[in-house]
Amino acid sequence: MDKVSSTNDNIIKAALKLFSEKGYLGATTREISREAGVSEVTLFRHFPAKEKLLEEVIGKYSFLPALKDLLSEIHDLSYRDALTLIAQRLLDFLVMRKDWIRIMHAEVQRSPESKLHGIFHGLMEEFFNTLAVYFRTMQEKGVLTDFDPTYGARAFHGIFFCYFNMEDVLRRDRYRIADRNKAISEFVTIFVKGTER
Amino acid sequence: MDKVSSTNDNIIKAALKLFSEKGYLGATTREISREAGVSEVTLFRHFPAKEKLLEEVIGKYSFLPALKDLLSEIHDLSYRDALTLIAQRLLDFLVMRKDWIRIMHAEVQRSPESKLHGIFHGLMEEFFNTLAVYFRTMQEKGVLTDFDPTYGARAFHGIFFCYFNMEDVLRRDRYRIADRNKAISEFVTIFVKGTER
Amino acid sequence: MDKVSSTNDNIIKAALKLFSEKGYLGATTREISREAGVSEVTLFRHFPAKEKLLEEVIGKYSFLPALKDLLSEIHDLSYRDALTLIAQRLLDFLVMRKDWIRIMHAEVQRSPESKLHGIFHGLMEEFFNTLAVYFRTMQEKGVLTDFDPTYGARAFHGIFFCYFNMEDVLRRDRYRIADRNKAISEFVTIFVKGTER
Amino acid sequence: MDKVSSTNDNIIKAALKLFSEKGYLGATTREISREAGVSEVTLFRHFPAKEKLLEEVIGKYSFLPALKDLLSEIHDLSYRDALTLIAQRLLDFLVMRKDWIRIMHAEVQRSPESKLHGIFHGLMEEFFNTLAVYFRTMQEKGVLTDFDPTYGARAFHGIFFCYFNMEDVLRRDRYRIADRNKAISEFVTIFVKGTER
DNA sequence: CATGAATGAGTCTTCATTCAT
DNA sequence: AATGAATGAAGACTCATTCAT
Repeated sequence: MDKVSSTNDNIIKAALKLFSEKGYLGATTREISREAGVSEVTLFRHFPAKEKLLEEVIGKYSFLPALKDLLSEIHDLSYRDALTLIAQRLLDFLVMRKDWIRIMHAEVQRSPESKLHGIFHGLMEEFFNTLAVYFRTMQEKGVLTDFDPTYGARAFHGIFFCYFNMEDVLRRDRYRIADRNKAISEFVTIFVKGTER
Repeated sequence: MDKVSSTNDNIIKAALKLFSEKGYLGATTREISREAGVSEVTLFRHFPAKEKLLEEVIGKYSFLPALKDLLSEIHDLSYRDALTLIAQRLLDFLVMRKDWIRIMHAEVQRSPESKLHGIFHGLMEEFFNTLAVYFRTMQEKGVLTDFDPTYGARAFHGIFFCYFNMEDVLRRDRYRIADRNKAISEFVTIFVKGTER
Repeated sequence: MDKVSSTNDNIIKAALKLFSEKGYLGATTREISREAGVSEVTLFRHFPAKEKLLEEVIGKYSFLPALKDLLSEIHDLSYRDALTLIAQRLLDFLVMRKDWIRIMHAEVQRSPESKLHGIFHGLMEEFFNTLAVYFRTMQEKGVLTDFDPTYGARAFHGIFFCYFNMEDVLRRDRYRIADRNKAISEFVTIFVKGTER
Repeated sequence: MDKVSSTNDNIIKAALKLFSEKGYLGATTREISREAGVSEVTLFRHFPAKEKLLEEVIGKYSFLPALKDLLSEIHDLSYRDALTLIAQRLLDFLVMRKDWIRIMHAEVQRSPESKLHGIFHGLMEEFFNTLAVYFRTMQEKGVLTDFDPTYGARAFHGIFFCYFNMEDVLRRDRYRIADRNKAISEFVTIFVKGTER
């Protein structure tokens, strides 16, 4: 990576971190530039305004590619194993993209008319649809009851997203893998039993 | 209500509204005072600093009382009806306290070391426990399987909280009662089937 | 004068001085506020932006009222005495409004699309017309040759304006009343002889 | 012309244009370098500071040589024809050096202690003297009355300079040759009649 | 108790200028 | 000689907060 794109990247990473820690308004361009190890002016040569930097940061990451891969992986698994894998990957993603997600949620609330809103809406919609397609397939195979697949997807997502969110917000450092497996197992058990024919 | 406490109240209400719309940093004391119909200085006579105003706003509302009442109401209902009622009340609360919730979530993220963190933690813990106690009772009655009641509570909460959150964030105005009953019914169906013996 | 309008006035006076000395861009809001003896923020509470302050400063002064008065004063004077009085008053005005004029000229050049352009254009047009009316009257009385009165007005103005401008720019402090009377006399002599029948 | 001096020239021309359009402070080195088609650093290699670039630009042009030539041309012309030619040449010069003149005037006002002041002073003084010499010669020939030749020169200059300035500032593009000849004729008529014996 | 006027500290942003290649 | 990248200093402007009435 050449110097330019490395500087660019450093700034985006610093912004990702600080936006997620302090919110868009709470993070100053001065802090961000220092965290990135460059001068404030350099930040502004790379991104013409703070707002554009936010857009860049948000545009940089998505979890849809990972999800597509996932669907091909679970074809041969049992329903329970499939859901377990999906849950694991979802939590992996949420943990990995923790900062990005925090920014997304905070800023979508703060300025509902912004571009972020559209991005966020699209992302969620696509996630729900993808999961719903899986549920419908399984219903057609006769494995599942005929609940509404979209609501199923939202319930599944809600359970894990709130779990992640709570752990992230409340325990922050004490996040442990053991807890996590227990949680996945408990949640999946309920969900499988609740949807299986 | 005398003039003093009415002014006080107006300020808190204005702050609640603006904090929830624009975040703590995004809402200026000037705006808040104007929304409350008083001068900026008056705001500062009532609350010595913006931070204190936030604390006051947050401390003002909780949903625990409503929950306690609820538990006595559902004794005689069937499991399904009980969950439906709980879900309805939870969503009612979330919608009614929408602003408060938004602030809580945003600010807990933004400043993890603040008092809000403790408040939020306690609130959630108590909510989960209360629900868990109900589940445990039902397990002891032999109605439910022996899932971990705390995780059950979290799953239940997660489903409805994320549903509310998504509706709130994405559709904002198009929030309709029909959708809501459909959602409650679908979610409860899955959850009941997933936890009943 | 109450405190508010005195502060307001101080700021305008300070701006007038500094804009005229250093130009619009050269004078900083910080300097202006210090010159006015107030904080920078106070300046911005009184004038929402530097640009508005400029407009206020420019809008504050004009020389048309003085000119109207003048025309009634010269009715009974000889042509030469009338021109001498007009020249004196014009120079008085130019000297008194020195700062204002400097700003006007500089800023009309710098941003031709601004409001100032219209103001300036109107002012000059009116000045020329008023003087032309006087010349036409005198032509009708048979006192003057039939030169184009508008061009006569512009010639008269040009002579004295450039004189003022040169003295102002080049000698600044050495401006003396003796020089001035000599100049007026010389210029008027040429102009009278050049236009009298 | 080699590459170096062409680059040098491009920069000076770009600076001339932008300084005259936006003033010294309003024109940024970035803009100037782009207008010149070189990088900003190149500009600074050629001129060690913005201030030096201004001096270079100003030093580049003068109208005295043209004036000297002129004086030899008018020997055989009538007084009226001579003044007409001088006026034409003066306006030609002013129009051609429009940018230069604008900068000169603006900057002499803005920073009275600078070198420009001296340059400007010298230039004007020499112009006035040259013209005054012509008037004195004509007085000695008995063609003109015995007005003070220096003031005559200033009156003549003032009339045409203000005419040019007003046209330049106010009509900018609508500058037409017909108007100009009318103006020259009117002004010269008055001036000739005003100074001829 | 309530307020209009005032402010120091800080915001984002732009400037002329230098460094490394 | 020429440049893309980088910067310290300074710009206009806004913030939460205090003073005098």
